[in-house]
Amino acid sequence: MQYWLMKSEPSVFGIDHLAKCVNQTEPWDGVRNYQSRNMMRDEMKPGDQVFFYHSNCDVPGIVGQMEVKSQGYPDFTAFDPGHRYFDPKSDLDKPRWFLVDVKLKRKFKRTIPLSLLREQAVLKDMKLLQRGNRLSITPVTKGEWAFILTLAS
DNA sequence: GCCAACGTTGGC
DNA sequence: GCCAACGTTGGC
Repeated sequence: MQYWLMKSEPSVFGIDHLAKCVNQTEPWDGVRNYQSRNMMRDEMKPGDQVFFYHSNCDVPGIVGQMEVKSQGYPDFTAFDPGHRYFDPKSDLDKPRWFLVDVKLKRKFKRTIPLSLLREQAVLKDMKLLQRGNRLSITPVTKGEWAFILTLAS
């Protein structure tokens, strides 16, 4: 079992959106970056644990926990010309983009702010915190996961 | 294959 | 809104 962090802009799809989805489960669509795609297509497995991160907002940070509920499969939004995530270069025969289903497990009482994460010496190697990191999906180590949970209570 | 130009991300 | 950092595109 592996640990991950997935970013989303709360004005587009935040943790409260996921909470209202049927069975609190939803396909994580719209990722259009090859490294992140590869992680969803090749590495993420059902049962993997995920931090939900809010980016591009007043207080960027980790807002809850999710669980991966599917293998990677093609991102169907790329096939729909009317969809905002449409990509004419992806087709059914050779899909370019992939996603996984995620289920909300827990919304934290308070956001764990990015600024607080940056203050933690033990998190200095965390992928999220590396200079220039823009990946919307990053792996989290078991130690990082456990430590961050202690910040969530 | 190089690399300039351009687009996007995302914190501040 | 600014801008640093990075990814992608496409001419050559």
